[in-house]
Order: sequence, then C-alpha cells, then structure tokens
Amino acid sequence: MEIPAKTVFYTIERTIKTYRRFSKQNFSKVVNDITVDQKLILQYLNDRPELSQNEIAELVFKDNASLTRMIELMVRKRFLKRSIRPEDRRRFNIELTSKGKEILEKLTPVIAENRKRAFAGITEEELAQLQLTLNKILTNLNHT
Amino acid sequence: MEIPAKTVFYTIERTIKTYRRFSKQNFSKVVNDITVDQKLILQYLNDRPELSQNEIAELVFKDNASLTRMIELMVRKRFLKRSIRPEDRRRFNIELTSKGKEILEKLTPVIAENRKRAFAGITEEELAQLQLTLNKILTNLNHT
DNA sequence: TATTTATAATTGATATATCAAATATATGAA
DNA sequence: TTCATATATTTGATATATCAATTATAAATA
Repeated sequence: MEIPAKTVFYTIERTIKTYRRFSKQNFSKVVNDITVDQKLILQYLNDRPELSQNEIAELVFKDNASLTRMIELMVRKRFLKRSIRPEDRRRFNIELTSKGKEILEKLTPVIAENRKRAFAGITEEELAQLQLTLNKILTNLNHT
Repeated sequence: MEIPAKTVFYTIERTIKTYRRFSKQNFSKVVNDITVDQKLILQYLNDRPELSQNEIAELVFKDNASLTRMIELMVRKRFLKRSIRPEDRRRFNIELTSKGKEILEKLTPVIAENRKRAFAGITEEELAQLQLTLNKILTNLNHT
C-alpha cells in the first residue's frame, strides 16, 4: 500500500519517539525526574570521567550549548558535581555524586528490560540488518 | 576520539537527526526559514484543508501545545492564514497563503532529491524490511 | 615576549517538547 | 432548559535544540 521511501523517515521518527516515551515511563517507576539523555550522560561519565562537555555532546549527538545547560541542570539536581581542571582551566572535571551513581544503578536493569521488550520476537540478524541499513543511510547523508 | 558501542536506538536517533540536518541545509538553498516539520504541516494542510490542529498534531506526532505555537509562527510568517470555523467555533480553518503554496512547490522536488540521496544504493526490499522491523518494535512498545 | 589563533564553555535569542492547568465552545443527559 | 462532561485550543513553566556571538584560557608563532 504505502511506498516505503516516502514513509521510512516517518516510521523512524515515530519509533524513536515512542521508545523515548516508553523509557521515560519506565524510568519514572524507579527514579524521579530523569530523562533518557540524562541517563546516557551519567553512563558516559561513569565509564569515562575524563570526558569534556564537548566530547559528551558529540557522544550523545547534541549541541555544546545544550550540554552546558543539561550539565548545569544535572548539577542543580545533585546528580553530578563539577570542578575546574587545573591542567586546563577551560575544562571541567565532572563526577557522579553518590546520588548519581545510585540512579545509574537503579536504571541499568530498566534499560535492559526496555530493550528486551522493544526487541521481543526480533532476531539478532534482523537487528543487525536494521543497523546495516541505517548505517548505509548515514553514510549516504554524510558523504554527499 | 573513539566511537562508543552503539545501540540500535542510538543509530536510529543518529539517523533521524542527520537526516533532519541534511534536509534543513537543502531546504535553505531554496527557501528561507522553514523547518522540516513546518514543511510537513504545509503538505498536510494543502492535501486536507479540513484538518484541525489536533489532527495535524497527531499526524506529525507532536503535542497539541507545540502545534498551537508552530501554527502561530507559520501564520506570523505568512505561510498560513487562519479563521474561526463557524460550524464549530472551537476550531479553525487553516489555509495556505500563496506564499505557503509557493514554498511547498519549491520544496517538493528538494524532498524527492533528499530521499533519493538518502536511499542511494538501497533497494525497495531493504527499505520495506527496515519498515517491517521498525513496525515490530512499535507494536512491541505499544502493546505492553 | 607579544600577538595571533585555537579550544572549551557559556550566553542570548528564538523555536520546539512536554505536562498540567485554563478557557471557550459543543454535546449529552437529567 | 440546565448541568455535567467532552472537545479544541491556548497558556504557563521548564527543558532542550540551534545558531551566532562572547569569554576565558591555552597553544602556536613571529
């Protein structure tokens, strides 16, 4: 009925938005007042505390200005604490607080469960194929 | 900088954002100051002028409140004009202005070209498969 | 060293996202 | 008709997205 080329991006958009909503709801059962992106930032900083704000921005595919404001908010919420890095006073050291770590621990299994539900009945091969096609699109868009 | 382990949702997110950026750039070569979503709204209203704001919101997968503000802006930019509908004074008739129609005409081939580039080297079957997988995910998320 | 250039982060302006509450109008039931 | 409920839209508050401009510091170079 529909022509895929005309609706693929619509479906992609719909999927990502639906997943965000779904995640948010499940998050809220365990932890108050955290978004999917904030959780992702906590994760990155926990794994690699040396990251700069700009590096994180790139990792989570956001603008530096957005990151500034998100980090600021996360500091205000006491998920993170921030101090100037003496070796380079333009940058900050950003650390998870104990509250931040606690949140991360609570959310990790929720994420796993979210993915499990999202991908129920879908084989690894099918997901790999999905990634492959999306990466082709990405390559097309970046190399023209 | 090293590339982090990517999840499917990360790739989906990255794809949609990259496509939005790509579209925006190509739009700006032809028309000033219009976003992908605004173009989509013009398209829907051109095809189905009887749509209410809430119906459009659902079609473009946005909140009613966002739609109010977007329509407002598009009226301010003279893409649209709006008048109260006498049969139901809660609703509006929203029409494209000649400027709105002109923009739509200019952008239609750009969209086609954008898709062509995005999907270069990808078969219809592959795209259909992509849709299929995404729809499975959507069904999973909506039925749990 | 002094000056230029680059980098990290912030700020300002404007648009959009989201949720809750409010407003206006329509519809249905008592 | 009158009251309760539903619907369409708006508004307010707060967060995020985007672009351009600014600030502070570091690095490069004349």
